[in-house]
Amino acid sequence: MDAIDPSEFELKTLKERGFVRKKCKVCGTYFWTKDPKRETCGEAPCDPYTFMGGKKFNRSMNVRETRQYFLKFFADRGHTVIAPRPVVARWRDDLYLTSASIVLFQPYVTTGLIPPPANPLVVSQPCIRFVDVDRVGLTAGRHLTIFEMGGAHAFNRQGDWKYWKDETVAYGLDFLESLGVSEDEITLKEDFWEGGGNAGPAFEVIYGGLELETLVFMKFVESNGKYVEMPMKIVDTGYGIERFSWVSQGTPTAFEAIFPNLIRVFADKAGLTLPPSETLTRMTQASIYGLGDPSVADSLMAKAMGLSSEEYARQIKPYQYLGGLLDHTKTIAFLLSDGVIPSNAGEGYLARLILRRALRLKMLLSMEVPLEELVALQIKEWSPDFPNLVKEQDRVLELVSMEEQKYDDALKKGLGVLERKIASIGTVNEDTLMKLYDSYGVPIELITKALSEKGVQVSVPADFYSRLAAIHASAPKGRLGEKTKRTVPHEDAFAGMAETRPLYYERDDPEFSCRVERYERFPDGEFIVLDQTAFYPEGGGQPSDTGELVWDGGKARVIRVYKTSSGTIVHEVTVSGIPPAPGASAKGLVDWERRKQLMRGHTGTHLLLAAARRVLGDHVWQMGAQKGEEINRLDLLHYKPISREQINEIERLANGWIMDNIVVEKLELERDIAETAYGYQIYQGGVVPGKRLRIVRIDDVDAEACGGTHVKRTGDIGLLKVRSVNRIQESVFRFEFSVGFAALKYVQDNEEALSRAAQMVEGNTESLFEKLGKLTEELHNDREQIKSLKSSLAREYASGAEEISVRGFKAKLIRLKDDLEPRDVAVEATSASEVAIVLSSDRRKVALAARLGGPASVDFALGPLRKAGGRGGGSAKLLEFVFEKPVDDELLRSIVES
RNA sequence: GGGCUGGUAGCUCAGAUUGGAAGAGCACCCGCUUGGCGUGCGGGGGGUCACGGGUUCAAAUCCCGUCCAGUCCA
Repeated sequence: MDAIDPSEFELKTLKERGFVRKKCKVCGTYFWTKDPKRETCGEAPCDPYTFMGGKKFNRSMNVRETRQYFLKFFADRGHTVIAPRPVVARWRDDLYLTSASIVLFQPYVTTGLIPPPANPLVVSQPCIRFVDVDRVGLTAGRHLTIFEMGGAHAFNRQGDWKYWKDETVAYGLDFLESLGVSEDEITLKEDFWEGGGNAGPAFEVIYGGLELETLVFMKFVESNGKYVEMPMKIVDTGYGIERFSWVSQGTPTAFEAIFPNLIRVFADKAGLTLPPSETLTRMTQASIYGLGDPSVADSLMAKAMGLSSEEYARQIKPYQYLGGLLDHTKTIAFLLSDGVIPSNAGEGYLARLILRRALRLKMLLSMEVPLEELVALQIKEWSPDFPNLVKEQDRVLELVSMEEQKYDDALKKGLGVLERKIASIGTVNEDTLMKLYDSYGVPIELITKALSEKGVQVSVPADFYSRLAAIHASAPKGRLGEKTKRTVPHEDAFAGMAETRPLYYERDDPEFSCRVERYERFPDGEFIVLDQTAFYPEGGGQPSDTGELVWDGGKARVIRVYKTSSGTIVHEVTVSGIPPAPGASAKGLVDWERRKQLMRGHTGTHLLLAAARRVLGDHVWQMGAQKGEEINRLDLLHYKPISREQINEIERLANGWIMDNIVVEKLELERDIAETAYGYQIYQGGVVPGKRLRIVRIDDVDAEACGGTHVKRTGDIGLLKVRSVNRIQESVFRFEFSVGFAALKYVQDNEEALSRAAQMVEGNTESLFEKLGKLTEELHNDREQIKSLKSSLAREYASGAEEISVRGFKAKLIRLKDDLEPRDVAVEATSASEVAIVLSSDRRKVALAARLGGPASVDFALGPLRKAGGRGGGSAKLLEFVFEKPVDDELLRSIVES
C-alpha cells in the first residue's frame, strides 16, 4: 500500500481533545499526542515500559473481570454482547484459526451480503496466532499464542449508519479514562491494517509503552490484488484483554496477571522458585530487546539487566520457559477441544508444532510431569468461561498423551541414530545434523546436549536453519495445476449469460422440456446452454449427470455438465444431426439409473459421516468426498486407527437408518439461523457461499449445507457397504463404500471370490482358512526339502565328477544334466573339493567356486573366460559367466587347467 | 499441499557409496557350568531383505512404481 492519506487520521475528536500530529524520531511513525514536546511514539522499544511497578489503573482486574468490564463498557454504550465462536474457524475455507474478532464476520457480513447478528456489537473472542510464537516468554507476556480480543464493531452502510472514526476514537480514549488513565499519557500511532481480504487505516492506542487497543477503520476490500473502497464501512476494534488485565494488576509480567494461580502450580511442578518481583520487573523492562532479532535478544537482555550470561541463563531463562509453557498449554487445550487433530501434514501440523514446543519447554524446565497433567490444569482454569473445554476433556487429554509418547519415540529413535554414529565414526558431520533434525525431528538443543555429554566437539553451523530452508526451497515444486479448481471449459464464452433454472432440486424426473439458449462448437468439444435443465452440474464431490437432448432435426449425448460462477449451466455434448438453433425447443432425458446411484451415494455419504461421528466421536470431520456410480469415497479426520469392530458398527448404524426409511428434507435457511440450529458442523462438506443455505436434513441424524441431489427417503439407498478403510495420511482415513445395486454387486463378487478361492484349494468356504494355513506350511516344508535335495544332488554330482587339479588345488569339473543353477551346485560342491567348476546342461553358463575359508581362489579364470567371449564376473571365491553359444568343453578345460 | 528419511530374524539395528555365498546384539531352544536361580561357555532354530516391475551373468544393494511408517516445511 502506498502512503496513507494523512487526512484519514485528522479527526474532530482528536483536535477537540487537544491532540496534535507528530512524527516519531526513532521509528518514523506518525502519531497523535496531547504533549506538543513529545518526540517519540510512546510504544516500546521507542519508549521504555512505564506501566509497571504498581497499579496504574484505578482498579485491579483478572482476565475474567477485564472481559466483563470491557463488555459492559460497550454494552452501556449501545453495543449488543454476542457469544464468542470457536478458535477453529470452521465457517471459513480461507482461514484455519480465529485470529481476530473480525474473522467472525468475514466475508459475508463485511461484504454486506448478510446482516450482522447485531449492530453495533461487542464480543470477547479467544484468538490464536502463531506468528510471534518465538517471542512468547521472551517478551514477558506481551506476545502470546492465545489471547482474547475485545472487539467492538459497527457495520455502517448508507441508510444504516451507526458510527465511524470520531466515536470509535472517543470510545477508545474514554475506555482508558474510565480506568483512571489521563489522556496526556496516551499516544495514537497511525497505521494501516490489512487482513482477511480487507484493509483500512488504523490507530494503535499506546499507554505506558504498550499497545492496548487497535482501532481499525475498515473501508477497503481486495479485488484482483488491489484495494478498492467498499460500500460498507466497518469499525473493527481490538482491545487486548490480557494486556489491560496486566496493567490493571501491576504484576511484573503478564503471566502473573493471566495465570495468577497456575503460575505457582507450574513453578512448583518444575521445582522452580520464582525470581523476586524486582528482578522480573527489570526483565520486563529489558524485554524490549526481545522485540528485535530473537537470536541476539538474550545477550542484549542480559546486558541490559546487568547480568552475566550465566546468571541470566540460570535466573531468567527458566522463568521465560515457564511463561511459554503456560501460554502453550492453554493454546493446546483450546485448539484440541475445538476439534483439531495433531498431524504431520495439513492443518494438524500447527497443533503438533505447539505441542512439541510445549514438550521442549517442559524438558528445558526438567519437569517430570506428563504434559497431559498441565493441560488438565488449564482446562480446569478456563472451563468456567469456556465450557466446551471440559466437555471435550477426555479426548484432549488422550491426544496430548499420545503426542507426548510419539515425540518421545521420535527423539529416542533420533538420538539412537546419533549415538550409533558417534560409536562407529567418533563424530558426526553436518549432513547428519541436518538429517537428525529434518528426518528424525530432534531439536538442535537436544543434539548439542547429547553431543557434549558424549564429549564430541561438533558445532552446529550458524546458518543451520537458513541452510535447511534452502534445502526445502530448492526442492522441485509439485505439479502445479493439480490443486487448481476444475474450471468450466471456455467459461469466458458463456460469461454474461443468464442463470440457468435448475430443475434437479424441485423435481425427480428424468424428462424435461427446455429451450436452447446457445450452441457453441470449439475444437475440443461442443457445448449447449439451456433456459432450464434437469442435468446436475458437477459439484460438491458429485459428478455431473449424463443423458440425451433431442430437438427437431438432431440430438446430442450429454457427456458432462458444468456450472459457471454466475450460475449458467453448460452441457458438454456430442451432437448428431443438425446442431440446434438458438430458441429451438428441446427435450432432455437424464440417465436415471446413474443419477439414482449418485443420489444414493450422496445421501449415503451423509449417513456414513453421521454414523462415524456417533461411533468415533464429534471431532470426526469430513476432509473430502467423491461420489461415483460404483464407489463412493469419504475421507474422515480421526486420531487413531479405526478397528474392524468400529467399521462394522458404523456400517450397522448407517444401514439401520436406511431401514428406518427416514425422510430426507431439503430446507432453505438463512445462514445464521442454520448455524444456530445445527452448528458449524453443517460445513462438513465445505463452506458454501451465499446468504441462504440449502440444508439437507435427515431427521436428527444429520444436517449439512449441501448443493447435491439426494434421495427422498433413506430407504431408497437400499444397502450401504463399506469396501475398505485406508489411512491416506496421518489422522485421515479414507472410507470407500458402495450403495444400492453396486453394494449388492460388491457383496456378490466377494462371495464369488471366496468360493472360487475355496475351490482352488479344494475345500469349502468354511475350511478355506484352515486349508490355506496348511498349504502355507506345506509350501514352506517343500521349499526346505527342495533345498536339501538340491544340495544332496549337488554333492552327488560332485562325487561323480572328474577330479582335476586347478592351480594345485583339488577341483571337480561338473557337467550338469539337470536344470540346476550352476552357481548353487558349485557352492555346494566346495564342501567336497576345494574348487568346483560347473557347466550348465545347456553348456552356456559356467560357475566356479572356491571353498570359503580356504586358500583356493578362482579369480585367475576371470581374464581367460572373458577372453573366450563370456560375460560375467564375481569375486575371488565365486565366478559366474554366460556365453552366447554353448561353450566348448576343451576350451573350458584349457582355461581352468592353464 | 510439498520435501526428506526409513521398511533386513520375535525386538534394536548393521550391510546399501563401490552389485558378487544374508549378519550382530538382545530374546528363544538344546547342552555344559551350578545345590538351585542367575551367570559363564558351546551349539542350534528362526529370513518372501515391505510388495511389484526393470537393468545385470549376478540385486537386500542400482532404476521405476505401489504400499506402509516417521519427520520437516507451508
